[in-house]
Amino acid sequence: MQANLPHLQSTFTTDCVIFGFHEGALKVLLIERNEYPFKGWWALPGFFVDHSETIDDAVKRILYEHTGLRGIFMEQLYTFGDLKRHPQGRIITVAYYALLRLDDLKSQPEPVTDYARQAVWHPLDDLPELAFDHRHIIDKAIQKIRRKISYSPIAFELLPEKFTLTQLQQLYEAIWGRKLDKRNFRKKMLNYNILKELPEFQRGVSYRAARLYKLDKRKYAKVFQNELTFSR
Amino acid sequence: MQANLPHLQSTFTTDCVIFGFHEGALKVLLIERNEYPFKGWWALPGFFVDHSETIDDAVKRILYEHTGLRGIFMEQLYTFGDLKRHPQGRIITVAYYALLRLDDLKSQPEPVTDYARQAVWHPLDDLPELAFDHRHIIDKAIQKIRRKISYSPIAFELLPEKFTLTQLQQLYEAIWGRKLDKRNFRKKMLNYNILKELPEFQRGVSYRAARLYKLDKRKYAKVFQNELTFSR
DNA sequence: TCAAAAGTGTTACAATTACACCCATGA
DNA sequence: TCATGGGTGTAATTGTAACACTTTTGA
Repeated sequence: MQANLPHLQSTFTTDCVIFGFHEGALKVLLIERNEYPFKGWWALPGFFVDHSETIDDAVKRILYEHTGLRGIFMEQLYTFGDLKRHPQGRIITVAYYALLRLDDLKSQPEPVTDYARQAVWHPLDDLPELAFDHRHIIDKAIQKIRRKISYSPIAFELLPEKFTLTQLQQLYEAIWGRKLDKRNFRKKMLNYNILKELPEFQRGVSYRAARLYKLDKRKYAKVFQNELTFSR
Repeated sequence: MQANLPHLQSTFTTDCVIFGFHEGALKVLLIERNEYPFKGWWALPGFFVDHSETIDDAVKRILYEHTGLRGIFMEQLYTFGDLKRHPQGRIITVAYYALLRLDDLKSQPEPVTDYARQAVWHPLDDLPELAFDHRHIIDKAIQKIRRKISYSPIAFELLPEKFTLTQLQQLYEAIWGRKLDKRNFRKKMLNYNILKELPEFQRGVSYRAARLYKLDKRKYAKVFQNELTFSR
């Protein structure tokens, strides 16, 4: 079973749940492992943390290797240290989650690592069986963003710079897993005064084009301090 | 400087912010270190995590060693891995926080470890200078419970089994750092219907004795599911 | 002209805030 | 009898929830 083991540079790793949002659905970026253990299985992008880098830096590196992007929003999630989570012994993993604007990607992500055969976006509601305790990590990440989206404007990290109110609403609906009332949603969201109405509209749709908005960074900063509450 | 180093059983440790509540003020349990590095400094209780125990178990062990108690509420907080946080090289620490009923303690905690000379409760608003990045860890723990106390009934972990509404209110005030309106607080808290009014009153006070309440465990469980919101 | 989604207001109800006095107790 | 904290209600405001139709556009 265990040919070609990753050399144990350290006894802890980091794994990252990379969320994307496309066509009304939340996606997670998974890799197909090219190394034992769990060779051929789907897993979260992750790797051993080097002695000379911080955990944050390791995650940034992993994000770059899989998406080609820097400056992605990321945050630590939880540290998993069950004795049996890794077949090669007790390896602790510091899990992160990241939020990615899918439209920033020029193309399908091509991992530049040799431990991943391919990297593919999977819809959250249809995930394959995953290596290690990665399914559990993803569940924890969803819980986290479900809560966080109601008091902090992380939603905008998943949307293109210019977006419609419907896109924003669909994102909340996808994260919370239930429908919201259109009128109430718009009323409340616009009341926060953190959106800037643009003199632009959607293009290329075969129905009435929706107005585009973008985040007003100045007001956004204030809201981040005072914390906005968007629940129910 | 570095005589008598702790042997590096592993490259990661756990540290625990133990909160207590007494006479209207939040306290943190600190130890005076008896080992290098930072010998003689105040620090959070913590130690290296053994290869054969989970992180949770390590924290439980540390809690027991310092308080003599088991079954204390605890939860993972954050994992700190800065390259320079530990003078002996990059040692990652998985920080936890714990909430303790101070009245459960028979006496002053006496650490049964040899790396701590003494363990003393310090009021949160008057902490000494701390070893490592422990001040930073405590700040993060406070942020965490500030948020968490508004959607989950963790407050009761800090109070005796039977408590007065004023004690409960003072706890919220201590954690949030601001005064609350007595009538509004009581109205809201009693409306949740998670408290059981006891036919008992305070004793030994030189003013009108306040009624005692305790948590109604059955309703508590429901509230934990639906998540209560107590903000502002 | 049709299909599809955009956009828009009102009313009922619930929650939150602000606010001040009398009561019971032990010293 | 005094000092101390316990205990209580109402009104104004704000926020939330439920609900349906007209408009615009491209095909």
